[in-house]
Amino acid sequence: MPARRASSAPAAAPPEARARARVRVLLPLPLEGPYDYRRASGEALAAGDIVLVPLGGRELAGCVWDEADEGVEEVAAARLRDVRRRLPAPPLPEALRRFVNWVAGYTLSAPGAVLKMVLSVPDALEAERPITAYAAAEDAAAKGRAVRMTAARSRVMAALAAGPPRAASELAREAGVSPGVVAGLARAGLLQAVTVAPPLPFARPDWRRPAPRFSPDQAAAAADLAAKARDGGFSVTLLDGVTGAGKTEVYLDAVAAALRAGRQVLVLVPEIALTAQWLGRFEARFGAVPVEWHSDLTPAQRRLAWRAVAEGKARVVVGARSALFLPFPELGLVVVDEEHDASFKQEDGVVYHARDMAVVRARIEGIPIVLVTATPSLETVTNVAAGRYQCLRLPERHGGARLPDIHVVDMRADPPPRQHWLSPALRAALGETFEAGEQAMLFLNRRGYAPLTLCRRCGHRLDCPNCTAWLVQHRSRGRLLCHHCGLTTALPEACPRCGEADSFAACGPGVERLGEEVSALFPDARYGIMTSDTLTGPKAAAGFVRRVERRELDLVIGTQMVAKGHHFPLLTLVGVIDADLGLAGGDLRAAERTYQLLAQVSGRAGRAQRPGRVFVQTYMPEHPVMGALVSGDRDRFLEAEAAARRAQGMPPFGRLAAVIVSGPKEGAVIAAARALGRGAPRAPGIEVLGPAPAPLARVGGRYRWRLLVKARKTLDIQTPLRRWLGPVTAKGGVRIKVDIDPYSFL
DNA sequence: AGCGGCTCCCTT
DNA sequence: AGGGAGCCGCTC
Repeated sequence: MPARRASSAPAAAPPEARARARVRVLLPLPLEGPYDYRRASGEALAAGDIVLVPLGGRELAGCVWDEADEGVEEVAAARLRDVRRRLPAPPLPEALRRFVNWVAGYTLSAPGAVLKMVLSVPDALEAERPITAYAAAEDAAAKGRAVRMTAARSRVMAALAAGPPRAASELAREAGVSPGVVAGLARAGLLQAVTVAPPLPFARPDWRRPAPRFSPDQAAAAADLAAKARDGGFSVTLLDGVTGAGKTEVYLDAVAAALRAGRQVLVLVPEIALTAQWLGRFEARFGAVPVEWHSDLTPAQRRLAWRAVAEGKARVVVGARSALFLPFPELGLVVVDEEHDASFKQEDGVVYHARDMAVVRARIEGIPIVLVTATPSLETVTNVAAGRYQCLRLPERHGGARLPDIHVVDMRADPPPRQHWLSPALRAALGETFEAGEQAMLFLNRRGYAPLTLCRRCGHRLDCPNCTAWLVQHRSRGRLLCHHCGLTTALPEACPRCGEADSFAACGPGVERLGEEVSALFPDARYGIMTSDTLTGPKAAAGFVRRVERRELDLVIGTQMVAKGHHFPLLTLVGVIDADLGLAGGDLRAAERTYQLLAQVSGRAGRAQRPGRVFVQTYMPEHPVMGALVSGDRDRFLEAEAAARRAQGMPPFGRLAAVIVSGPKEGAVIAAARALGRGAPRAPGIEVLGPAPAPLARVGGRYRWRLLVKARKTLDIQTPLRRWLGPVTAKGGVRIKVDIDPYSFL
């Protein structure tokens, strides 16, 4: 961090007077720390209070922060400005303030940047605007005789007589009249405007409702988790159950116990796993839906949800990673579903891993947390082995369903024809499945039609002008897309290099092209494509899932979107088109992630009565990932992974931090990266690799270089990083980003 | 994050 | 000299 500016001489007032007049306010900005303000006379302010303060020429909301430790220099009293007023929002609890400080310290970000994630809905900090509702005027009966009472007007008055005051629009809807009728009645004096608090649209989940019938394993796990939720206190428990074991129902029992104890509950899920199916299961258990928190909320929904959490009216929140920063006053349980999922890692802004930070929040709050998955991360498995986390196992599928049979298809021995991607074995299996009236799923982690387009004449590859990446053909949109910067262009008429017209060849398959191949082979099969391109938002995804459930589709073709959480009873065949896709590139977690993804996709097959089959197409059938999939021996695979990582001192047996230098001018980026390299910490147990150009050497017009810091597990990596990077001021548009515990190495 | 002040470079 | 567009640094 840059050295603190020397401040002027300490104020002459006695310390206790100063302490009373001065409040520290953390602002939702990437500043070094809280700013000091003068407390308006007469206003009592306590840590956690949300206040409106002036900053430069504007006003913004911040949070009264806790007193600093001794020895922090204070800004001169003469420079202080007055707190404008306390905002009518519940104060941020102490545990949340400590959490903000902790996350900032761990991720090397400014505390204000973390606070910004907490105060993500500035609108919610002001008092709720009361809404105007209408009641019947006291003298309505008398006035009614003086005006013309039409049938429509009578219906409105009748509707009003039957209930409390309501908003004009609601009243009109109920009475089946146009809003103009209500307005007319108000003008005529038959209605009386009253202001009421807007109704809260969140019902309370009812924990008294009975739990479903559990298998003995489920019952034991549910009892253990429920006891933890009831008794409180910090604990971390891995709920490790095979796909289809009924893990959700088990942890919902812990949710019930927390609700019964009068506490709030947070369930974190990967963004794309927040499905209508999950909400349906929750509603079936508790008779009400939980409060949702994700990127798709409207500003009004967001405001309502934030406020309901802060006031303790939202009892259960299910949300994506950013829900971790909601201001629960009575949090009693955290669940992280699909804990292994890489999408819990936030990559821009404050870089954090929501699963890890959720454990930290639980520790600070002193409450239990449950990590749920069929394919635990090596980090979590290692914590279980070390006794830091407890573990509950559900080794069998629920309701007598069997795990699917997994066949590895050696693509060297049994290849498809040129320009085709379905092996004869998988083709045959698809035919049998359709014949039997069952459903199938093909998994290919590639959006679009073809990942590469090249000129047949000169070999020129169409690439992104802003990024080190090929442009991907999307035929559904008739465009070329860059998956890194979002650029879209039309396919050019002629090759930009040699000028040859119509010379482009699509290389390799994407999900769209796979659909084309299936159509040619099985013209009667009805298929749908499930990717982030085709299903924008939860509503579209829910509609698609419903079509599968209603047997309007025989085949689902999709990217990793299909891997998560869906339960399709008639789905009996899963085909993995290119199992090797994620293994290239030498990423630290390539094998682990590929195993998790393939095991999850495989888990979609045969979840009900009919047994499932999985065909995994690979050019590396001898790879340990394929071996583990076929044998089902996940734990041996993880042990081998652990041994390799331990030998290299890699996570979770060592610490990593990535430093990414980027900017629009290549020379400035290289110079900055080299300067960082020269100043890199040199100490026992710590090693700095690089600088080197990033594998994705340019994104969105910015050049990128990387350094990687590797430290012993026992070492605090933040302190040397702060000492190293703190004094560095990048200029010329160069930015330096620190990524603690990196998951992406691009 | 937003805002003002600064430089730089193009215009006249 | 005048003046607009990007860049830097400050805000208690």
